[in-house]
Amino acid sequence: MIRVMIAEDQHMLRGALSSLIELETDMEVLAEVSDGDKAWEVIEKEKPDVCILDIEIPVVSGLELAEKIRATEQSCKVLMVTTFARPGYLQKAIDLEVEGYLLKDEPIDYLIDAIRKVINGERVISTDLAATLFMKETNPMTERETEVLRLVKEGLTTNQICDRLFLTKGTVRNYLSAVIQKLYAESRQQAVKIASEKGWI
Amino acid sequence: MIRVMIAEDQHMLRGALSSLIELETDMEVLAEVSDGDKAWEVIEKEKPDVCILDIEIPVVSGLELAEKIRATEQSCKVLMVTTFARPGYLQKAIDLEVEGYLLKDEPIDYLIDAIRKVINGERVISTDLAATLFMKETNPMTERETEVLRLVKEGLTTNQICDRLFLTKGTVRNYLSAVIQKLYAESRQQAVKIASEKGWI
DNA sequence: GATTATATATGACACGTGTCATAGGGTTCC
DNA sequence: GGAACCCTATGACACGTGTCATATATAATC
Repeated sequence: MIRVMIAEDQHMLRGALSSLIELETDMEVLAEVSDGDKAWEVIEKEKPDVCILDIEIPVVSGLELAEKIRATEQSCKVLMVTTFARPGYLQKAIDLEVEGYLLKDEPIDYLIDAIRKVINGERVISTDLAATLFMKETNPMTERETEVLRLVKEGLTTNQICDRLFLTKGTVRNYLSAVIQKLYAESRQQAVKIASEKGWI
Repeated sequence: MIRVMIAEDQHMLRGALSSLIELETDMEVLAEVSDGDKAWEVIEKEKPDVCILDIEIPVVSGLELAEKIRATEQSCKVLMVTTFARPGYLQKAIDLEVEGYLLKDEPIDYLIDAIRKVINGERVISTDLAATLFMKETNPMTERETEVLRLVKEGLTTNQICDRLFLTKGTVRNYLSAVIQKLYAESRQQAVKIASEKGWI
């Protein structure tokens, strides 16, 4: 019997997945939770064989949870599930060496199948995503530029950034000017968006 | 037998809902589609009793589809389903007099139940949403201000807006200044966000 | 008829933003 | 010793943005 835990914040999907997995004769759903904190409790107490983790769950995200699972050497296999094909998420998941990474745009049969595969020690990834791994671009920004853009993402203004990094106003603006050009953006906001999607900040 | 159509672009959820509805003895799923165009074809040909429409589906949105259904006096009941509790969406759905409006954050049982209720001529709305209807705020912007903000949302700059509306630069900026204050925003972008969520633009 | 709200406009001020030219330090590597 | 990068900085220019004071005309309302 494969013991599964589901961490997904959208109630309707969570319930539906749970019901359908229960219908499989070789699987059972140990618990279904709506946030990362509760998920962690279940993982520690119940030691599920497979965790299905949505990336965008409250309190502790699926990626942070996967990191924690790896750090504490839990035996459970991790299957990430998400709506968006963000290269950033995918990259982090791969760095964490999770067993599977699926899009919610796949049929459920694919998920059920994936559960059995990861139990067998196989790796699973949505076909759409496999392609993006080959087309992976490298971050054209320097370290400092990346750092500055990260602060813009946090909502800081030019002045707040130069206070934080002990730089002058002009330097910060120069960095951002360079970033905007390197990313073919038209404004800092757009640059943040582009870099986020690529997983660079 | 209640004949149901499901229009939902997220494959996993669509399939799951479909399977679970099929398990009910008094319901059958006529078709499950991923966009508004296909949904319309099914509605015209198959005349389902109930349409479950996600608001955010490609090509033709769930709201546009509901409008079309009303305009052509199709007999089918409409159940809107969405992720977000945007008052704007809700307001439009109510204006269209749809039979039900549920959040994906509800359990599936609630959805199944809702299908039976709308068939019986009842109205269904998520409890969370019913509350927001009472707290509905009125748009503090004048017509002209709303119009200008709508153009900002489309991505136009001040200059493009004054060309479009045959106004001077100063006037447009005055309007936006007023809008920003009325909505307690800190920039035009934030004003767009606030007004969108309230359903004013 | 006076008041109030709206649509429109102008001019001015302060700031934020993006770009450019330029320049002095520091690594790293051929 | 250069060449090629990176980090840092300055000063200047052009534009965009938000605010304010002020003004006129029109329409609605009391």
